[in-house]
Amino acid sequence: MNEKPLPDAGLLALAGDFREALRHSIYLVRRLDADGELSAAQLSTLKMLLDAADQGGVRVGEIARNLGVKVPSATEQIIKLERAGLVRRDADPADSRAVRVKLTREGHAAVDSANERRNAVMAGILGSLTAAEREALAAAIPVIGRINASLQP
Amino acid sequence: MNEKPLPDAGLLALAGDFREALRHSIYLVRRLDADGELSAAQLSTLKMLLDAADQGGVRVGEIARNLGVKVPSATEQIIKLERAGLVRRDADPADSRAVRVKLTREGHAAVDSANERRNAVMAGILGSLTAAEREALAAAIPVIGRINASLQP
DNA sequence: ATTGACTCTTAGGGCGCCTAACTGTTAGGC
DNA sequence: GCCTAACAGTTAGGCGCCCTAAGAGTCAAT
Repeated sequence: MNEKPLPDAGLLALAGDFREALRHSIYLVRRLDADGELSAAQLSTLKMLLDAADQGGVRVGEIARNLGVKVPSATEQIIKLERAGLVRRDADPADSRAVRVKLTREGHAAVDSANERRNAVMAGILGSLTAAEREALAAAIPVIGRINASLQP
Repeated sequence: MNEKPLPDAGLLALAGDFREALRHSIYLVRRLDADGELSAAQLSTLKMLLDAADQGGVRVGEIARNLGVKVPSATEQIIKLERAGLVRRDADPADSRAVRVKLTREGHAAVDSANERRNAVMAGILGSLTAAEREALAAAIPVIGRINASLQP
């Protein structure tokens, strides 16, 4: 009759429910990304660069780690974004192996507008929730954030 | 000073936070799917068939609608699963255009074991949450479910 | 019997991810 | 001052999942 050594039944059930919710959320995310403006991967990359915009550029390895992908995948996205004029790649003055990736003015504008549009769509969907439901969702978001943050390695 | 006509600032902020949480959750899902046993798409398909297991097979169009993909994409997954011996495709006795897809015994076992394994991993992650956090998460899951259900069209 | 709607499959293409192999740079040991 | 190991990023090749367009076969209503 132990309750801690193994994940107990309640925790497993919660895990299953949460997985199921995430699984279905894929379709929601796909719908949001279907506006054609920018792919999900590209928007994620730009968003990451925006968050680090005051640091004189982000290195490719850093971007990859942050996005949870391997370095070649990050390179691929960055090259596409560069061709689209949304980011710039500069040599790192202190280490010529490294590359510093920055948003261009156009990239900045693109991520802002894409985010606004997607947020508006999402807000429309959330608008049909009751106040109590919105509160429950708001309360859970930081928890999901903690879960996500806990598996950075 | 209106509060309802347009999505108000709070709703937009919630939308942005929720989108951000979902965006990061992609990496979590990827981690869970990295056990190599079954891809996310295949497990989703099997899970859907499991949920409808007592209905004498599910039609391809139904599967596609349920998974939020187009019919040819569903066909592709089903063919792969059939080759792996996890599902069977039978002609529909009432309509020879249609196909009835069913889990095989092996498919049933595969979805069970894949789900158990992923749930255990997820439970391990959730185990580091406090009781209050788990409650907040549990309270939000049905809300997320409602959101997902609301865009079935 | 024909036509139009339907169910599914085939064909072909795009995107994002991966591993392996390569180029170039840095830094440590001697 | 070299040489080597470690490192940063790119290139090459391949895979999985998705899409649209076009085809084959079937059903149903005229």
